[in-house]
Amino acid sequence: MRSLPDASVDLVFADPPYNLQLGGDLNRPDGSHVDAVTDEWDRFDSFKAYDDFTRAWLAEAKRILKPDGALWVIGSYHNIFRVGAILQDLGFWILNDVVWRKANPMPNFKGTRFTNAHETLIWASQGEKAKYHFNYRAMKTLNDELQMRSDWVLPICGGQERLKEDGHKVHPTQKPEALLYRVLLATTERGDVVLDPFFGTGTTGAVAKRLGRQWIGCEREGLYREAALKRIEKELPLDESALATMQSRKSAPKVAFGALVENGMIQPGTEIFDKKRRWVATVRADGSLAYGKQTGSIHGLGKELQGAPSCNGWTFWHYESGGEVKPIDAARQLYLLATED
Amino acid sequence: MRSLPDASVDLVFADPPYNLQLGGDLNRPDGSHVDAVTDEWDRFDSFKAYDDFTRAWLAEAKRILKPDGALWVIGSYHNIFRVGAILQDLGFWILNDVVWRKANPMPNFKGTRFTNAHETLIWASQGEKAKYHFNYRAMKTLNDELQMRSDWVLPICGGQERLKEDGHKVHPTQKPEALLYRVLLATTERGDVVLDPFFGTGTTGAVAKRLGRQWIGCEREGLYREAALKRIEKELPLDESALATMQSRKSAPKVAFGALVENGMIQPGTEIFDKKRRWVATVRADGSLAYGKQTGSIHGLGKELQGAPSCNGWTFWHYESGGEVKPIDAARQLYLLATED
DNA sequence: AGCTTCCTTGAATCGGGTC
DNA sequence: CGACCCGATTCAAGGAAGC
Repeated sequence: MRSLPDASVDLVFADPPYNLQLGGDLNRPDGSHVDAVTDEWDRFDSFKAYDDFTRAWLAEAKRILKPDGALWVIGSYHNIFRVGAILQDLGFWILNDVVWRKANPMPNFKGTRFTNAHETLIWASQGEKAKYHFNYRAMKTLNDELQMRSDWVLPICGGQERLKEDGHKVHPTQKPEALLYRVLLATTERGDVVLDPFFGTGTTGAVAKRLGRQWIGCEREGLYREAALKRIEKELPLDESALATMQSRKSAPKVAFGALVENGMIQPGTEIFDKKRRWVATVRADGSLAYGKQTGSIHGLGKELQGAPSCNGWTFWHYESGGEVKPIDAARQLYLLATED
Repeated sequence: MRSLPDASVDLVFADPPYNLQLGGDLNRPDGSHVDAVTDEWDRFDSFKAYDDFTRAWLAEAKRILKPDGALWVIGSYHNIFRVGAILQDLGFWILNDVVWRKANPMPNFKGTRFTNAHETLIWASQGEKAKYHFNYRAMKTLNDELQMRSDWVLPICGGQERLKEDGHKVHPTQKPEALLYRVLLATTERGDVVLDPFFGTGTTGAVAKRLGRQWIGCEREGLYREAALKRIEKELPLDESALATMQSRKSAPKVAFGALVENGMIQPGTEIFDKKRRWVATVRADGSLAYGKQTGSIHGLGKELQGAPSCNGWTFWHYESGGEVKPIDAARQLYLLATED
């Protein structure tokens, strides 16, 4: 970070070590062993050592950020209060704290506390009077025409998305792409420079590339760096029309199509079409659709194209998945199953 | 607080001033005025002043709490990071941070940030090795037989519950009773003493009285004190049977497996086995088990055979009764029913 | 092929009493 | 303070295996 010039970066996203301070081993009720975060990089001798470390990287972040840049940090109760207090002391101005509510957290196996089911993000500007960027419309569209709230329900990173090597996870704390997707879509513009000082396996870089943002990553561990570069190499940027986000008010769909897009079930840029393929529309990053110069929600655009008094976009639009044509409602059903509380 | 003796209180619940630092007036899009927290008690000149104030009351709380007592604090992003860091510095040990997810938050009228839809609570014990109380079973029951998570969805305080005087709310930040209900049910026992150093209009006292807990409140403002006393006066304690909660096994009387054998519920010579019948062991007259040349207690032998770090013999071993296969724990339950006072 | 069942796993500060 | 023993304790998702 020290090598970067002053005021050169639009956004810093940081996922620093949490300083977990774990004790002995932990076993599940069935006797199996829990694979804990015991890496050297998460060990600090004291709160003071952790505070010094935190103050140092936050001060650098503040120097590198443009005057209208912003900072995101993610953490758990082990570290987030210290991080939050220090960034306030350094002059950052907190805009929101955001809670990532995990759809599928690890249970508390011993029944000793509440299930630790969330992590906390802090979003802060350079100072009380500083400007910052917030794509209000894109967030509202993504959230089914309701204001995006400060609590986000997202699954943890697993399945195909989780990087593995010989069947073992490459990084113990890989973050879900959907989280970064929302952060970058909410608080950066196309072409912005995003810095991640704890790059790990490069989730920030991968999502930045996909969304047409530039990225810089700092990572000490060579293994993580290699995995990150390989991963980002494979990532394809979305094209122009998919990246255009909604600018004007549209009718309110009943279910958030945007959630499917954010979640990756429907990729931005996907072409969806009516059953007879009379119209083929492109899905955009915020869940809106584009058909030539016409744009709108899945319902609104379907209605306009048909000249009908109304349209249920969920059954009108179809997509191809595994050589099969399905209504997008099928994706919603899958999503509902996956995220039901 | 200074007048209270050392180690005299079981739980502290604190809802301190949030140090909101609101700038000018806030108006809704329709021009109406938002009734914000601008009271004198919420004004602090600097972070330092707020930190000093926080350190002072937290240190008193630590002194007054019993060694196995616990602390709850609620706050927003304006103050919670400072409070959390300071309580860690004072030696409190964070057990969970809990997110109160508001079902009906105030929208962000200007569309400049995410809707501020949650507040954060911290639950902490007296120290890393300190004991604390957690009614795991009661929480699990309350949550439909799933572990209670660290994110709680509760409506804000309104309607009949909101205290009003001449149509104006008596206190600007009255907390919902459901929140205190869950806090007290989770971390106190009947008869425990609960202290609220920022009593306000007495939500803590009202719920404590209802749940059969004793309460102490500190409140500077006479108006709030009056409203609180009047409110708590009207509150009726729940009766004995309504207060009963699901108890954990820990608090049930212990039964030795030998007692079941002695009692004749499990005959010596009975063959018991794991669910998949990989191992079949014989019950001996003293309540120990034999498997070939290996012998041991229900727990010890189960542990050895599986090569597991530990084993609950009550659920691991099964027996046949009336053509049905049951865990031996079923016999213990019968025994407990038969020997109850 | 499609459905069911089983197994694995995830940023976790994860016992208590007696000798 | 350590050793030892008793015995309490898990949810959702994904992938593999079986039917």
